[in-house]
Amino acid sequence: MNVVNESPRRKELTRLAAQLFVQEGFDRTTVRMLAQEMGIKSGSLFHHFRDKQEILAAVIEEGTQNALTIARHALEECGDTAEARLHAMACAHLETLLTDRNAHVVALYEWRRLGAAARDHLSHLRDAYEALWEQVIDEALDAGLIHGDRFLVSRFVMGALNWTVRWYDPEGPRKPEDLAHELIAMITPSSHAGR
Amino acid sequence: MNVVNESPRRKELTRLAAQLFVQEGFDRTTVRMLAQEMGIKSGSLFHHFRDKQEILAAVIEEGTQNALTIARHALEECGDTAEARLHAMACAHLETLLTDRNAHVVALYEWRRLGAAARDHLSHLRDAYEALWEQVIDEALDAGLIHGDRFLVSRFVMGALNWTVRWYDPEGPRKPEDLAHELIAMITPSSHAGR
DNA sequence: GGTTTACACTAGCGCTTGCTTGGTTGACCT
DNA sequence: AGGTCAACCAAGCAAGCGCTAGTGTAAACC
Repeated sequence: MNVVNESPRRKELTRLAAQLFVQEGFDRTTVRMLAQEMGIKSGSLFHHFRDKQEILAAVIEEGTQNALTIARHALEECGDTAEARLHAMACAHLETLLTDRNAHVVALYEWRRLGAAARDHLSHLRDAYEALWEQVIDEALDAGLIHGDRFLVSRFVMGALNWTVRWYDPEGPRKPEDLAHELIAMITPSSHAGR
Repeated sequence: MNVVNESPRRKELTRLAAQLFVQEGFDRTTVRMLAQEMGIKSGSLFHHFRDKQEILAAVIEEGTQNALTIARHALEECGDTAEARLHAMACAHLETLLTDRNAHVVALYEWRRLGAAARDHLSHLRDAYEALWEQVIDEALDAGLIHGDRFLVSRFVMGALNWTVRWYDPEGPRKPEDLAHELIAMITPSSHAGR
């Protein structure tokens, strides 16, 4: 048995699984459906993953890991004004929500189906990501760019951003940067820049 | 068979089902679990509901109906300034999210499990509710209270509010009105009222 | 006093589920 | 040439699933 490797094959299978989990939901996705989508038989699945739950964990880990990478990179690239960093963070969030959409939708909707062990491990990853957000928001508060309670502001912002997966249409006229810009315009009293 | 009545018994069963659906998720909740929670045997369940999906539909309908009622009531009671109406709407939203928490969590997480017919019927209900929001936000835009794109602003606000079900602790120090107030302070450039 | 109605029960059918078992294949290494 | 190993398959098990059929019973109604 294979189980904890990082073979390219496993990565590809994880990607396919994410798509099915979004389409059908984790519970309704059977191992036979997963196997068929991957072009193998259901028994062969358990060569790559210990059990069905491990596939879910792999999907979510992949997505969260990417989000962390992208966000860290964005924060290094951007300037060091509070506004630039806030914008970079929002952009990065929307960008990863878009390109890794399947994985993130799964993370948002199927989190509760994780086993206790996997949930434990992954919530550390998620906490690391959210810490980036709170840091950037702290900076914006200190700079007087926004006002309010740091806890509440960060929750509200993350809520607004994560909710986008329910309505955002990548084919539509709005780009992720537009959304980020508009959101920041909405919460910063100084800037009245419309569109 | 009973099926489409509105007996008080059925209402109570719906409430219990909502709780289980939140705890376990719709798919993992078996008819036997539902029956046990209700103090009957699984077969008897189908005297009250045509099938399992109808239970889900009943849960969501109940929650959405309540949200509509509360929101309409709140809009009648409050004053007619744009700010008062915005605040009333946000309060009503959080209040129903709190008191009918189970039903709304189910609506948010298990919507996709609805059959096509039920989804059709319920999306009309939901649209009616969202129309209230867009109307109030339009008024706030016209009054110059907030700025930005009406579509985006309403999505962002609903996202921030709905996200509260993931972190809000009713036992904590913050009351729903506090949240509503802080959210509105965050998006209205004029008011710098802290807490 | 007989019929209806609402609600519950027992028993189980037919099917699907996640997962296991035991074995085959072909590429690669020595 | 012999051995290793990841990758896959066919077959199937035990458990659990949603749901149905047929029956019992106590209260409500005519």
